[in-house]
Amino acid sequence: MSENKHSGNLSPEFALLGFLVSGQSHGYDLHQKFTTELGHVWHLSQSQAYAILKRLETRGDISAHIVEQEKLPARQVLRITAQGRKRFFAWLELGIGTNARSIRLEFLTRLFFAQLHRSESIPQIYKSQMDEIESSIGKLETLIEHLPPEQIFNRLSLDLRLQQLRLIQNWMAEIRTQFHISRI
Amino acid sequence: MSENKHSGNLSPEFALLGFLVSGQSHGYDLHQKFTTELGHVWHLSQSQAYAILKRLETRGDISAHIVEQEKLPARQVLRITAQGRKRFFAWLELGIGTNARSIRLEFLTRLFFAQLHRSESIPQIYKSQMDEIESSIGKLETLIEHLPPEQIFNRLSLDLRLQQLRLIQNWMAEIRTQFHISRI
DNA sequence: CCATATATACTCACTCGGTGAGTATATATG
DNA sequence: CATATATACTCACCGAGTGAGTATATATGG
Repeated sequence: MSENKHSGNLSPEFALLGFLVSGQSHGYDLHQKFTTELGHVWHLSQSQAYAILKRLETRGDISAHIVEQEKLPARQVLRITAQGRKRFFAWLELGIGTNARSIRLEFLTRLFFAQLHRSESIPQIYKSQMDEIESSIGKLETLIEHLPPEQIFNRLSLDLRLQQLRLIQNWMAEIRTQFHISRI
Repeated sequence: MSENKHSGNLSPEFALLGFLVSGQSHGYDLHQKFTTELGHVWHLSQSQAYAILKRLETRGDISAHIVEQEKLPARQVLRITAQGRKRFFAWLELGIGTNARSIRLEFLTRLFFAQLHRSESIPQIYKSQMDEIESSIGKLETLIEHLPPEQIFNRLSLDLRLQQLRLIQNWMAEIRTQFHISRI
């Protein structure tokens, strides 16, 4: 009905996990990587990055061990666990957002990591996202149809969301050609 | 740079305040009104509504007093204070979001309450929103221009945002004709 | 006529999102 | 020699959001 829902698939979390798939790292470095590679896709403050990493650790998706350094402050070196790896690849192929914003954010992030770690599954990821968008469009259309005509503001909101989804469809079609994704 | 920022102008708060401008009410009723009138613009759970109202009270934007009822549980009847009224009308004319989502949400909400409480200021509200969008488009365009070409994912994200802003421009032009808003 | 659903009215405990400032040290720059 | 910048992380705080619980009254259906 709305967008303010928690999806449970917030992906700055998975993005951090995704960087750790490439090998061990630490908070500062992960935040740097994130910002340069995806800084215009998501925003992630440093303290928020550390907060997410702490959560991932308590959940058992990553493990930490302290490495003392001669001169600079000690690092907490982080490694992804088997469980974390499993969760990450599950998200990569299943995690789908429903609204305009999360499609842009999550889809791009998934595409980024798919290219890095599993380029063979790009067509699959692309297709399931596209299917999801089409089904959302369908749902919105019927919702709008059945909306009482006096609800002008609700209607305006839904209208714009519908138009945004169609825009995203075209934007994704563009991506298909850019990434040479074959139809499946 | 990103959208995840706190704007400080979160408007479910101001929407609740806006309903109280019409006269005193209580949590349950406000949530009902909100849901039927703006339920497809924003989503607001009942508990969240109460949480916001509590905050508004501690801030001094509304005042509460308990009214016992014969049979049903007691109500906390809420009234907007002079300060709250001031804050609300300031938001109505100044509160402007910068990204696609907040434009849709906040602009529609402002339009809704402007129609209810201050229809004469609609052209002003419309114009400042439109100006804001145009300036955002300008900023995005230069950002994209100066983005190093290897940053494909950042570029894709910014491209989509730009297209979304242009879409919103058209959607707003539609609204102008629907609401007979004169150019100023 | 009794069970169940729905409406009224609100509370609580919890997790997550997000910021801003602070701490401490090392190296580079003018 | 002072200052800025990079490294590396912590902390306190507030706001967003949910889900379930509490308590009572009326309407509805078999």
